[in-house]
Amino acid sequence: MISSPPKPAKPKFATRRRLIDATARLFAEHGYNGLTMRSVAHEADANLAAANYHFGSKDALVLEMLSERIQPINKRRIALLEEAKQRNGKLAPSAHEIFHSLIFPIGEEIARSSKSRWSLAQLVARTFTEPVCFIERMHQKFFSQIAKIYYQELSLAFPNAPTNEIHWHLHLAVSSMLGALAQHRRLRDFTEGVCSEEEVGEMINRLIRFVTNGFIMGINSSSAE
Amino acid sequence: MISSPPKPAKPKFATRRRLIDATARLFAEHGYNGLTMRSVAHEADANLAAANYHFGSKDALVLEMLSERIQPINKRRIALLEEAKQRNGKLAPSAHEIFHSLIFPIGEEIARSSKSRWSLAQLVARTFTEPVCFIERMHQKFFSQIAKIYYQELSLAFPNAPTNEIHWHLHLAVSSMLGALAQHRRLRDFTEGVCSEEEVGEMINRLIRFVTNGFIMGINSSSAE
DNA sequence: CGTTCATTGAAACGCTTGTTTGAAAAAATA
DNA sequence: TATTTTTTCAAACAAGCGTTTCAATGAACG
Repeated sequence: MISSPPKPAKPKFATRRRLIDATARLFAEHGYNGLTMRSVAHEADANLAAANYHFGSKDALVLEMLSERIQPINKRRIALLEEAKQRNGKLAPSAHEIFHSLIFPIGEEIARSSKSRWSLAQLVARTFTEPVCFIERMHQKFFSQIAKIYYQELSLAFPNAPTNEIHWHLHLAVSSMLGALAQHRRLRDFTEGVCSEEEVGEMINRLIRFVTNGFIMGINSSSAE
Repeated sequence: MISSPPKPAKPKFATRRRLIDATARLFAEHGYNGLTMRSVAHEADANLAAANYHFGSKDALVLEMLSERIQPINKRRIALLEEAKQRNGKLAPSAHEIFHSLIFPIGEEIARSSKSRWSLAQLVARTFTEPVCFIERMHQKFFSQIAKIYYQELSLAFPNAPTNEIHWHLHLAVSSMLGALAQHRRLRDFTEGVCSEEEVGEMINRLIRFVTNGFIMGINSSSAE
């Protein structure tokens, strides 16, 4: 034997990390109920008991994964929003700048995660559509604060618009964003091959413009009455 | 004993019907994987074996339910579209009329199903986000034809717009519609009670205007270049 | 080297899942 | 009423689930 030959598939990353990454992929593809501890263990090249050893339970594993994926996006959102505010001096950011700060960070993360590119888009969208109740709780924890911030920012940008109209249109804009993220993988089929889903930036930019237009036109026609 | 007293909870409808309705409610609330044959049987006041007897399998039961719920909506869509075309004579229907015919029938069905009002909205949206592959197949069967028709209609309404732009914006509009349907039950929480989800018509009308505005503005700015 | 601690591994634990069975009941048909 | 067909029912089936157990293994340290 020559000096302990390297094991054929020696894991480069810690088991914990591989488990989280495997969980992210499988959750995005199959949802919470479709994700099994056995499939996670297999995908991560780990033992079945490893996930319970490192995280305690399936719920805790998924929560840890979601927290790790979502928190950076939210931080980036706030950063971009602050950037826009400082760039404009005392002027409130425009609707386009506001929705850019909301949606663009998702595109950045999608582009960063080179492996199975659109997995993250599905993952983000799935956190909103999963029927499992503990995910709803986590979801509220992560997003209710963000929602409040964006409502306030839009109120400053449209000082003449009625309160409930801003709420309604922000709700529609966020829903559209999530729907588009969830449906994006169907773009090619839906358009019979005319449009392809390869370019992350193009899709994100189109989405930003779409919800910005829907928001502005809706708000303007409501405050014109 | 006095002339056979009526059984306390004597089923008024056939078991088959009760099973389908129970399936619809539970599928909307818990998704495909969260729906169990036992929960269906319990909700429908039927025996566990009844569903397999009447439908053969869980998959067949869910497919039957989806077909029954979705087909009427699609027929109504085509009817409304034809109505708009005849009303306009030789002129192509406007974007608003087109998206009205696409979205309004959902509102009609939601209003019709008085019990658990928003269940149908969730159900429609869930057929698009469920990760189970056989649902995707059914989905394609039901919607690819409709998608083609709407693409053609929008091409007539915007003859100067590039092909791929119409595809892109129709995709965004449909995605927004689905996202809004899926997220609607969160409206109250999301807006901290400012907006409530009681009025079906208001939500549907807002949604139609939102996607119409997003579509028109996006198409116009793309063909202006 | 010997000891301690963290991690892995294979097997098993209850439990729930979709589905099947065969007899009982009900309904339909003659 | 007698016979056939359809429908219900309780019980069981194998398979898959999350989780636990405990011995084997690895790494870290004195």
